[in-house]
Amino acid sequence: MPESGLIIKLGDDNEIINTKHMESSASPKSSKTKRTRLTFPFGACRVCSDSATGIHYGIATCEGCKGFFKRSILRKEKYRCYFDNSCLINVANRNRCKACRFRQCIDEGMSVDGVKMGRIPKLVKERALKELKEQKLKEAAALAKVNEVHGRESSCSSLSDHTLENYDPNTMETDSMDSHVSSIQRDSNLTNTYTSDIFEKKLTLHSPIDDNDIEILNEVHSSPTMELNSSQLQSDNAINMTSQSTLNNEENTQIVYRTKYPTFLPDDFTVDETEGSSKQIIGLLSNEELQYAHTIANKLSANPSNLIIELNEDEEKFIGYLRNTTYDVYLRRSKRQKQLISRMNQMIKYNIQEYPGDNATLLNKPIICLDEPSVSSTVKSSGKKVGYFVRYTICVFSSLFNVD
Amino acid sequence: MPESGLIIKLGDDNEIINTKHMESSASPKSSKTKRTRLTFPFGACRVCSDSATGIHYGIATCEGCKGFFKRSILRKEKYRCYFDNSCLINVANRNRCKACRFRQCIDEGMSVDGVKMGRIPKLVKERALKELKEQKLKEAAALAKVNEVHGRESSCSSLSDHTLENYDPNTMETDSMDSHVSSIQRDSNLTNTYTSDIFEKKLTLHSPIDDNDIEILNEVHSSPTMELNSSQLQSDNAINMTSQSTLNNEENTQIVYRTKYPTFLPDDFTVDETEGSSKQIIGLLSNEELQYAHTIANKLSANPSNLIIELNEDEEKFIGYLRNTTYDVYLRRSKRQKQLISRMNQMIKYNIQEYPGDNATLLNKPIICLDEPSVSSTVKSSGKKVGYFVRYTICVFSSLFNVD
DNA sequence: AGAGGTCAAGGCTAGA
DNA sequence: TCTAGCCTTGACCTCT
Repeated sequence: MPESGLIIKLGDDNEIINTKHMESSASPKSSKTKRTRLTFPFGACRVCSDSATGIHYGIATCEGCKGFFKRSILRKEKYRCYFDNSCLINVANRNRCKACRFRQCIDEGMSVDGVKMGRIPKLVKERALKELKEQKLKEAAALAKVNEVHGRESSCSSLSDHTLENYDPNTMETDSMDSHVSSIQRDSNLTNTYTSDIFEKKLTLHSPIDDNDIEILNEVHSSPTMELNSSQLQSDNAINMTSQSTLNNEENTQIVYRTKYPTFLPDDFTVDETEGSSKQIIGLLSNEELQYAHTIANKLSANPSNLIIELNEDEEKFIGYLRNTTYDVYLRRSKRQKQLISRMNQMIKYNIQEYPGDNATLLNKPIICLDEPSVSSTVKSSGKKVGYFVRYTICVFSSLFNVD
Repeated sequence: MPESGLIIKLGDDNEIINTKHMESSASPKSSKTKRTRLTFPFGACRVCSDSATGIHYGIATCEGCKGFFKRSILRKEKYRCYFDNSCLINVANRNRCKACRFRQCIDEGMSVDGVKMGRIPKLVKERALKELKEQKLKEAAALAKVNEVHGRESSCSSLSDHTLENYDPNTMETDSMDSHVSSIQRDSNLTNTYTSDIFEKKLTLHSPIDDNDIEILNEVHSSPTMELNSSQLQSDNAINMTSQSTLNNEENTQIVYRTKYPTFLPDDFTVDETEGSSKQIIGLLSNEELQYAHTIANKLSANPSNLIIELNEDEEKFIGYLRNTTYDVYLRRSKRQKQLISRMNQMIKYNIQEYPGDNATLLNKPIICLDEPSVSSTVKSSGKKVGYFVRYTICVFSSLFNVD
């Protein structure tokens, strides 16, 4: 709480320096120095006598009263004074009685309709500034001598703040979105940051896959503890699960795939369909498929700057298979992305920041995938569409790395 | 603006419809009677479609966009789009995405050259500019020798620009990546640091620019099938492409560049750093480079299910080059994606669907790119992290298809 | 006429 | 929650 006594003096640059009287030095948090705007010296707030920062809603007020008035108007607040409607309003106690503060605002002539009172002509302003400066200097000097500062200690009996406030329940809660938002505003970037070592490994090695990795892969892949996301398991319809009967056996790669790959996820489902590019994932690979994946991946990583890769027939087949099975996933992803982007825009619009899913980690599997060519954007020339870009995304491989 | 209660309701498509209280519904924004200057009817603001008040920085804009542009330049603002760099900018939402608003400013041709740099007399200014230009050329030449493989130094001391400006930015480049990626294109929604130095360096030294390019540059929309944009000229860093052939016509290109791309944009200036996958774009390819791209693309598309592609040495080099220059872009994209995903989740959570940018079309350029391996997600087992997925994205090619 | 400047209104967000 | 300090916007202003 800022103490009432204020000495305003002008600095070199016509800068207004706001010096608090030492009385309040006791408070440790005085670090927060209220900085008076270095603009035109508007003098004291007509409402609370704090230093005014400008003409607000018609009169010179401080930021606090400006904000208070705005909020009051916006929310159509109705305050009630618990005394006799004559509380003194000053810097120190202005928050004790909203009713009187607001009344003071009105009394002093604050008005939302008040529009701007126009500008202060520069000349006038400069002259005023000059005069003011001199005057302030004098005053300051005088004050310094007297060294007497009184901050109109209010008689507004000291009471605990909140109990006194009038709360008008019929306002507010009109906007569910807003309430949501407010409940949310908090740290949103707790997402796992990638550890540098991973990056390093990746960088230095181009992630060649070694035995360790394979082991990890296999473990995750076949380990019973390996959990599938429940969402993954839930297929919402049982489309052609003809091979369901054979599901018990892990041998059948097709089945494994199907199990993991809910071709059946609803189109608009999602918790984690949102893992950006991981949307490309087409499913867990069987051991055999994994072998192909590894082989190809090794070939790729052996000489990353080289696209020439020799694949045998099986491998080619494998790629083809991936290509096919990926297609619908890809399509869904495209569609999904658009939806997500739409949502993002809304979120931005309403300033929703929290990301509930940040803490939720997905269970991804090592995969390889191929995307079909896709139209990525429209091309314009002189404002007219002239074409589309079609993009081919060729190949993606994911391998698993241990966490320290 | 929303002074009255905001009502959000869901439409058919779960679309959020923002309805203002009925009183104001009739007049979209009539509440504040903005007085259009009663001078020449300038029509609509080229940026936001508000009513223009004059020609500002080269084009007809409203006061808001004029001010916004000025502030952006003066403060060397870095903006980031939280969507896909294609936000529609209009009176109502122009403050929603600064990145896109600024991009729009640039796209429409607002020029920083028009921004007065403080109160430097014109003559002095011009002289300074000239000197600066020469100095940069020298520096660039010097750097070119030093920088064989990576021009990853952020140093690009862009001195000059700053000296001309009123206040000195102690900013400099704290982030080498940013400066490095300096590339470009606003049109392709790449992120971009508009670094004149880097740009020029690249332009004069590394980018194989031939007569064709210049022609295209001069007439931005000359080619129906593929249009180049001056912005695309910016490329990342030096790489020895075979035709490092000197540009005797460098004067020309620079002038072209200057016209389109205000030299005085601060070094670390960013229009937007976003755009999911298009961040993969690494810049406009020269004709020669484009040739490589085409060749490779053709090979790829000839038999999409086949990874075997024969590349000659140059093409391999080309791929390597892309790989290098893409890496930092990739990194940034990753980060960005994360943010976007966060937002997506929020939007999903609140079932927010609307996507303001849906109608916006992007202008992408033909590109090829390679991603470094990246950590794509965390893998958990029984609730504990057990590893990360590392993904290799091998190749992407965008080709341009005519519309109808 | 257009550049730059001014500053009230409103927004954002720590702190209390 | 609410407060209030600080920032951004843009209509208006002054200057060249």
